[in-house]
Amino acid sequence: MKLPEAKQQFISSWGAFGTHWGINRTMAQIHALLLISPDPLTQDDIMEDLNISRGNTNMNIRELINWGLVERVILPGERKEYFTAEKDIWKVVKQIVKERKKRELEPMMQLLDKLEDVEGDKKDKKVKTFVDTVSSIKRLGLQADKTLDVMIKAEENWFVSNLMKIFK
Amino acid sequence: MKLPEAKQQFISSWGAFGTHWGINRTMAQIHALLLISPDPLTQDDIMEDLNISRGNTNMNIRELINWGLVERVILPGERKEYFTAEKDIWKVVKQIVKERKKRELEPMMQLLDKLEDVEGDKKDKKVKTFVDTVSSIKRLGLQADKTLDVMIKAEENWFVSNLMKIFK
DNA sequence: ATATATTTTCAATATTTTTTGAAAGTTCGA
DNA sequence: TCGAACTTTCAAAAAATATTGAAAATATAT
Repeated sequence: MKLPEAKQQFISSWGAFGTHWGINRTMAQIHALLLISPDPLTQDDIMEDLNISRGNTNMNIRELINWGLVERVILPGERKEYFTAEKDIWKVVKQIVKERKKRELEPMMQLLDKLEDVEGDKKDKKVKTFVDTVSSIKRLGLQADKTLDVMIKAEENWFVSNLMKIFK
Repeated sequence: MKLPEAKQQFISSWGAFGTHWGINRTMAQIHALLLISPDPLTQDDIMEDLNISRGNTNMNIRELINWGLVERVILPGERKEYFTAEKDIWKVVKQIVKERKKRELEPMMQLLDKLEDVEGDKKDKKVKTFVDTVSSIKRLGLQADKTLDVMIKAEENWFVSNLMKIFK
């Protein structure tokens, strides 16, 4: 397989992959394109390469910047803005985990805290099942939260080699 | 907070949560409802409780069954089918991990294998960046694959206590 | 200060995804 | 074998989400 076709496939399946994770297709495709681009690209480069409109490109680049996955780069003597993606995949994964933890896990935990205190007779089967379910989700969520915190701070080598000790 | 309100909130935010994970709102809501129901429910119970149509209920229950999260139950002497969800959250998590690994991680790995073999001069910066990116995603993916396999087989206690050893 | 290049916004449009509900299909007891 | 109870299917409608493109805003060189 030649580079242009491989590139095409990579971008397209990274896009499809993203949609399974609540990330929109275009955002994931732009990310993919930047991941495999040795040099920073402009909005126009991206628009042209992916065949998408200026507005769409702009919005999704900004969203990637919010997620901490893409950076603006100013090249000296150039008028246009350039964009580049973090290439260290371990850092990318940690950044995504960090953001999703903040955006999804933490609010869910707060809700579960409230729901665990539901009023009512614990002898009532419905109340009991509700509280038991909520509590056990919370317990696992707390464990996940702690584990992810360690992961976010870890170096890849440290993390992987420690996992290996347990899981070899 | 009283049970009906708590139940409402749990179902609705479990639904919203699901949409961030590529699961549709209704499917997640049905799952939530079954998680907190002490006894199995019929399609009609679910339709009525969540205010959704028969077809929608049916399709999403079947999808939950495909995912291995919900089971059909036949109560002796009853004509209708009943449905129940696995209540052990650790098992639920393992089941979801197992399915997503099969549906998403494994196909992605196969693709990366092919893409890594791209033809072309490794001195070419574009080829090099492409191959490096693909290889490093593959490397991390393989590690994730192995780790998830261990997790899928593990008992919760074993898994958590081993994590604690590393992450205390 | 002005003209020009570039970025951002957002209402309108297009696309994708989800939901509905009625019809077709199936199961099962009598 | 029939008919009522129940389940499944799927085309059409609705809802949600993503995309466009032109106008407005902003930045920069001269």
